Amino acid sequence: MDVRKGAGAGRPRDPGIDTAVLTAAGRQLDDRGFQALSFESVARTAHTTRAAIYRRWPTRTHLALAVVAWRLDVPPAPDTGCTLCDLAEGMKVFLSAFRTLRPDVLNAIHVACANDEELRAEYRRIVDEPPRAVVTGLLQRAQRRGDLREDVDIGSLLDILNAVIHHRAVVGATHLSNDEAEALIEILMRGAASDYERLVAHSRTIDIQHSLPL
Amino acid sequence: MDVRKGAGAGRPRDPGIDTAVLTAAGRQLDDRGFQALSFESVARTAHTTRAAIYRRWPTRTHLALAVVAWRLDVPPAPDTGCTLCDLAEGMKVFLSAFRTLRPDVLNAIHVACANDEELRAEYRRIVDEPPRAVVTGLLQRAQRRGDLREDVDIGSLLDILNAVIHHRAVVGATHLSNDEAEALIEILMRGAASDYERLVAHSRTIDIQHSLPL
Amino acid sequence: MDVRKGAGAGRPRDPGIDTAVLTAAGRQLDDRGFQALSFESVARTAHTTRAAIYRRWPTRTHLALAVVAWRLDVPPAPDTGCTLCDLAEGMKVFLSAFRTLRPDVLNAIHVACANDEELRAEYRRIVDEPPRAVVTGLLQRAQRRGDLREDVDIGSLLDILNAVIHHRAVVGATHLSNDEAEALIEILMRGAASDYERLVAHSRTIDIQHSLPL
Amino acid sequence: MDVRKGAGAGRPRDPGIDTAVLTAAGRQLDDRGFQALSFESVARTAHTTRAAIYRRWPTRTHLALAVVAWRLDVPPAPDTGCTLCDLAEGMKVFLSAFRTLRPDVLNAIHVACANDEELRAEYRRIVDEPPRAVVTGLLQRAQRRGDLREDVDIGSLLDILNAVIHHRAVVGATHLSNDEAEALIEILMRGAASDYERLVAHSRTIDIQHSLPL
DNA sequence: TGCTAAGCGAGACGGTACGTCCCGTCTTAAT
DNA sequence: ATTAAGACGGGACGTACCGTCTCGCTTAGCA
Repeated sequence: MDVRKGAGAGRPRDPGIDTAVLTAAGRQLDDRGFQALSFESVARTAHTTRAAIYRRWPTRTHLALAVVAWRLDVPPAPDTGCTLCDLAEGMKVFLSAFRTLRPDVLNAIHVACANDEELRAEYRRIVDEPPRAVVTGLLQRAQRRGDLREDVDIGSLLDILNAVIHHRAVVGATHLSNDEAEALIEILMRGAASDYERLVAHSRTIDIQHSLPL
Repeated sequence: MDVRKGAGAGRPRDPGIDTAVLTAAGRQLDDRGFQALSFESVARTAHTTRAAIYRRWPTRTHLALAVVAWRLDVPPAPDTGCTLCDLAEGMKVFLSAFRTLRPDVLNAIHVACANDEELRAEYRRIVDEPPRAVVTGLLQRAQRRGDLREDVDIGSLLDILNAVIHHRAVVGATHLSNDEAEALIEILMRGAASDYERLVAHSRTIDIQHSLPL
Repeated sequence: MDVRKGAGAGRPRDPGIDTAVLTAAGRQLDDRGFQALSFESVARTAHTTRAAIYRRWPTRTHLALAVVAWRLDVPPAPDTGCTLCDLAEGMKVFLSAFRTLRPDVLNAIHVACANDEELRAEYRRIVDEPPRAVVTGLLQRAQRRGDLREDVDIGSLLDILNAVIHHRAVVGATHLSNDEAEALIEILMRGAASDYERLVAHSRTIDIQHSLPL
Repeated sequence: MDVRKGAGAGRPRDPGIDTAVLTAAGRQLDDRGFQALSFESVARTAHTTRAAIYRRWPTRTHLALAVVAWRLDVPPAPDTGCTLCDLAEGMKVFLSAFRTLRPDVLNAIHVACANDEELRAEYRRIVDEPPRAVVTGLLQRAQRRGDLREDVDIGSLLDILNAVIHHRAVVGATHLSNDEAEALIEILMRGAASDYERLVAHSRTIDIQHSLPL
């Protein structure tokens, strides 16, 4: 994102400006959304100048993505030995990652990426991939354990999970609640599990021991 | 959308302006997306003035929604007697409705509705509800026929369908293909059908007779 | 001013509108000056429509002049037998006429008349002539009495009086005070009287009897 | 007028814009008067933008005053040794200064200053003071020479001169002619000179030598 | 130590669009 | 024919940002 060339000669960039700008931009995204994010006002509240920001990020979309990248921090995949529990826990990864940002902001950034393939890839790398990777590993493990049918396409399942979370956030203007996440998992697992009832039973025993709240 | 008060008195609005503006705005949405939609340029290309547009739609979001409402035309629900075929056909309703618009445009409009409850409701009324109503009827019929399990929550199923279509359009920058739609239906029906295999078998016999292409 | 054609046929004009408009326009001239006088706001505060005003006065300059004509009411010339007293009293005619209006308003109206000979004549007829006529008679009488030199051009004197009043009002943003008016009369009469000292002496005797406050 | 703050930092203003704008504004004042002076059209004909003009002059009144200041150039006071000749020559200063501008424009500017004390002071500084200073010196010299009576208030005389010039320009929609100026001087000097006839006689001898045309 | 290349703040530049206000004209239905 | 109501095309307002530029000053690393 940060467009730094052959550093070495010349005065080095003031790193304080980087953080000041990202902080100010983040605040502004939180307060008034992406459409209200302007170089002008960010420069003003970060006590710097537009030029200093342009030197680092060429468009406000790049800047906003930098803010997202700066904030998101996806924890590693859980492994409780219980497929349903793992899934529920994995969903938390998605949800908590998204909950650090206003739902509409992510969406707006994405829209802004619409006409720039490179930017869209950046978005996927930063926003989509990390939580997806976590759940992918989790489902593959489940399939190896025999909890998922052999012919289930994990990619499709992930698409659905991802989609529902995004859509709910955006259309409902609120993130998916834990109950809704559970309902979603049930629907999908009924179709994808080799023996759904067994999974539920197993999940109960684990629940008692670990009491994993979604 | 169109903010008409105590009609009757005063010079009536020129309906030619309505269509000229909607046409121009539509063109601009198609060509350069929502973010490039400006009252200024719409007025210019529709050969009218900003004021005449403001009189009808107070913000460009309202205008864009009016364009969407003007374009979308959802056909009635099919009833072939075959649940899978009906579903596939119903998906077409969703898909064709969305395919008349750039995927990112819908999303951008939605983002713009984020901070306005009334506008968001309008969006739902125009964009979400019509195709949703079609598929709702369709799934209820299937449930009455005994093709869907009694305990399946139709609302949840619809949420998923809706979400996947929207998300794919937006994140993938492309609308859901027919194959993907079929894969999605399979996953969901495996979990929701009382006897999925029977549905598939029945679908085959119908397919031969009616050759319903998705 | 009022542009009434061949009245007789059709619905008659509502005279209430005339007064309502003149009142509203007058208020607006008093409060915010000529430049802020708009058909729009006058129509609004007079609870009528622009068209009804246009029917009566074609431009806001005509309207403003109508307000002035409606207000100004010049009293007849005094005749005390004392030239200086008469003059002082005559000045009151000028001053009181102007004091019913904001100084800048008259000036602004005049500017607005600059490019319209007919309108300028109207202005002269309404604003300049009445007080001028009063003082003209007064000076002619003085000249007949032998108080003014035979070779004094009364027109020039009037020009000067008129000018000083106008200019002071406009440049000083305040109307001429009575003391200043007296000083002005002194300067002019010193040059124009056949025997200034005698006039002053005469004025003193009259003053005692009539105590004419300026 | 020109609102330049802590000069030194930042990109310096393009002085070409200053002159282009003043030229364009001057042209517009000459052609269509003050009321037709708009930032929009000035920007257009000066091939620049409204913002660049706003940066220099906050209102069109300031702009118009800047045009006046840019144009007026008052020559120093004459000293011929003949009071009447000096006065006549001094009047030329007033007159030529005002003749570079449409009479109604000055007036309109003044009206626009009506509600702004600071602006009105600016107007006085630019328009009134310079010629006034010239004639003040001239009359003081005459008084020292004994040509003017000791008890004559020079300020009052100046007020009158100033007023008549302004008023005639504005009300008559034309500047004072030379003959009228002479008549005015005569009236005032008759009242103010210690010996008017002597001044006239002296003036004749000078006239022959220098032939000062008014 | 002094050169040079960049960073930096300040702020002007030509632009585009905003949302508002008023203009003077018109169309309609009601009086 | 006038009225209230209100739409019409048009023009200008003053503001906000855009992305670029020109300055003079600061801050390094390299010679």
